[in-house]
Amino acid sequence: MTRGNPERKQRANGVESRRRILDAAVEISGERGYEGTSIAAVSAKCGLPASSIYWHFKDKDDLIAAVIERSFETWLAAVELPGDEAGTPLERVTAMAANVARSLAATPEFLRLGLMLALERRPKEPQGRTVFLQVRGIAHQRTGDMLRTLFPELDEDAVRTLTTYAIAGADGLFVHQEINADAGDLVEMFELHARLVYDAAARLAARP
Amino acid sequence: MTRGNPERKQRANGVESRRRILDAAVEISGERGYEGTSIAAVSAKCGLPASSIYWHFKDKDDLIAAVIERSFETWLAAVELPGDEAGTPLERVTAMAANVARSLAATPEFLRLGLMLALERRPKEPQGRTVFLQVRGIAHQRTGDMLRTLFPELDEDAVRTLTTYAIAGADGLFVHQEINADAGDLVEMFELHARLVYDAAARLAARP
Amino acid sequence: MTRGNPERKQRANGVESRRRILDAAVEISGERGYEGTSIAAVSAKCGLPASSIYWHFKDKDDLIAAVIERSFETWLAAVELPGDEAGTPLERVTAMAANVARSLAATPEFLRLGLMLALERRPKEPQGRTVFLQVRGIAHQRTGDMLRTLFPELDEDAVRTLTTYAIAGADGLFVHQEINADAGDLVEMFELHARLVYDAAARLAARP
Amino acid sequence: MTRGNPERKQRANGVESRRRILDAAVEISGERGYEGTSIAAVSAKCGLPASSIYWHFKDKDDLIAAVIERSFETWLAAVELPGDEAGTPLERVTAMAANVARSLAATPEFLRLGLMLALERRPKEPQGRTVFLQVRGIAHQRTGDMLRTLFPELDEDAVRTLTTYAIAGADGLFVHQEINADAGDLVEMFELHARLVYDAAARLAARP
DNA sequence: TATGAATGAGACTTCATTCAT
DNA sequence: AATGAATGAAGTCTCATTCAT
Repeated sequence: MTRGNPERKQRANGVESRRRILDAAVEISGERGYEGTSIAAVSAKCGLPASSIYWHFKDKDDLIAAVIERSFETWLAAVELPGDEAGTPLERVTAMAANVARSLAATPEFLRLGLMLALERRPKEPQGRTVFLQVRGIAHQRTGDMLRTLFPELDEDAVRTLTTYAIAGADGLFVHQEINADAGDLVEMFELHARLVYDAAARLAARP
Repeated sequence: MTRGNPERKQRANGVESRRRILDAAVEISGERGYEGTSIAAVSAKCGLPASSIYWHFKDKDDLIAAVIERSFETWLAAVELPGDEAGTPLERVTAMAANVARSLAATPEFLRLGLMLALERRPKEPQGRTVFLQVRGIAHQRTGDMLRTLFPELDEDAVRTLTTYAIAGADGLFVHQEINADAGDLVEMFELHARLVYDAAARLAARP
Repeated sequence: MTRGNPERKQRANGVESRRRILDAAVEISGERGYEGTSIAAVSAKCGLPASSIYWHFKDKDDLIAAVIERSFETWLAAVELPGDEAGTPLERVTAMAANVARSLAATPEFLRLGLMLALERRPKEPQGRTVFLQVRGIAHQRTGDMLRTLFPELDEDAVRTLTTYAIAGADGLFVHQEINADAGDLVEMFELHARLVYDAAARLAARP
Repeated sequence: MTRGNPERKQRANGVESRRRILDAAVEISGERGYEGTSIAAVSAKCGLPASSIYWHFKDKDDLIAAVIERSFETWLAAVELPGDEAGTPLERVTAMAANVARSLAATPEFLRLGLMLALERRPKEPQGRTVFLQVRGIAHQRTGDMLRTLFPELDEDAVRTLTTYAIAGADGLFVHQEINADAGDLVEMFELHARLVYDAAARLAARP
């Protein structure tokens, strides 16, 4: 019988280790931000020695960037559950907003860390911040596309303004919920937000 | 004027030193957050040795709390410039929003640091976070009062929802401007926000 | 009416301040030893600023030396309560031992700090250590004198040995009581010790 | 022999490093006590950087506790050299006392540091103190056992008293020798002590 | 007779990272 | 695919002490 060492740790599995490290890092950096995330803390939480983290990631900056990337994917997977595509345009928009709200409540780490990175002004900008801003750019793009599809009459200036407003509102409502742990329903607030933006767009589209 | 010895130690002046320390700390912590603010950096920026900082503040936590307090006062002073009290209610509300936007653009450190503190989840909550949330509570209160004055028909639930939405929008727009250094006019966006909230309130007040 | 400042602090009184400082320093240094006694801690306990301590004492070393001196006097005052001089020689010796035991239990700071200082080997010997050893030399001397008086036949070698043994026993029993807060009666142990030393001396005196 | 690069970093050897750290720490803490032992001093004496000390020991408290443990073992090894088991009971007891005296003279660090720790009253009791008191409890136990074996007639009260007295005397004599570097023979004093305790026990055993 | 303010040195500890195995 | 051991730099904070008032 092959004995190996009796304490677990079966044949080393790189993918699994990487996952464990990221799991730990997502949790910690989502709570403490960039500087607050120490390699030692990640090591302690995932059970792998610090040097192993450096086998999987070039440095702390690289790790945080990977965290942003992976937590974005996790969050995206939560958002893009199909959702019913039926109903009036307003209903569809509202349903989508509710979907985003639910996903943010379920996996807040992505946006929490992202906003912390975004607010900081560090001499050497962390990769993770760049990644976050890119990813956020996609959300911007999609929101803009949706507005253009729903209200083709809107000029580009109006689209840009409304898009910015839409995303800013989402960020702000997210922050509110993070601050007031007991906050009312995030979903309801997102729905209200969607309605207000929709109305504003409709009005602007009717009368430039 | 008696200058005394040119190398340091001019007749000790606690108030002035405290101010220098806070000036440096506001700037640094507004850019780097709690963990990113090192006493050594503050010391370097204000010219006083680290040990002197500890004469004026019990510890780093105490310093950051003082930073929040003072930067709030600075910001408040910028907001509360009288502002024209004339015009329709909507005009007055819009003017106030513009005022807030201008003050946030002029002295963003308060809200930048405050939001970073608010987003973090540190095992031992920093005093500064508590202070920020208190101060923020005041803004909430005042916004609610304004809504109640303008639309006495609104029930408390509606007031609460609209207040939350109003402040969340402000936070979100602020974040947007912080992220896009080149962002369009913060004032315009705040005015738009004010209008949308006003309209929503008006509609809710008309038909519960 | 002379008002002065309303908060106490009547006309500064040097003697009283010095006493407060020493009171605090005796307590702290009796618990923490030389290095463990910080000027800041003494300042906090006595309520006077650190700089005031330096007005009364040249430096920390000087303060600790003064502590030893004063706590010795305090202790001596407790020991030298007359005590009944009647009875057999053994009874008188035993009574004196009991007296010492009682005083050590009542004001242990002197010997506690003294022993800590005595055990340390610091590059620059603290004044306080020197003072303690001197004072201790007196106890040695007196104990020797008492033995010589009681047993004139003892040669100097025997006196020296018995004296050393007597004092070492006292030190050891004191340490025992300090370690076992709940220890039995220190007085009883001192009486036993006195008896054993007395017997030993008697035997040695009878048969060199 | 492959020597590799002459500047540091020869194939890492944890056990050896740990030993070097402890060697340095035993020496320093045996001379200066808990507070007097600075990590920087240990680092300088053992040649490893301070941060390396923290690889091997959680913190200073942990290091001092390890010092007590290891110096106890060192001392025990010195005591337990067999020693001639022949002769009368008194001779055997005396021989053992001499053995203890010799080992204390040879490796005094254990008891020196231990007594310093024992005398201090620190708000948060150092682990090392706890360890010392435990280890000391063993000595107490063994001494008691020996008395019970030699004088089965002694009641438990008498055993307890004599044991305490025996150990207190040993502590006191040790302190005496530490204070008077030039002190006479520690061995002789321990032998005398052993004899006196033996006699006292014999007398108590004969007539309760 | 004090004391508010300051200060350089040094305390303990954690940091991100490296490297030989 | 890892990891035990190490390390210099930097972290927060306390130290004993000074000095102008």
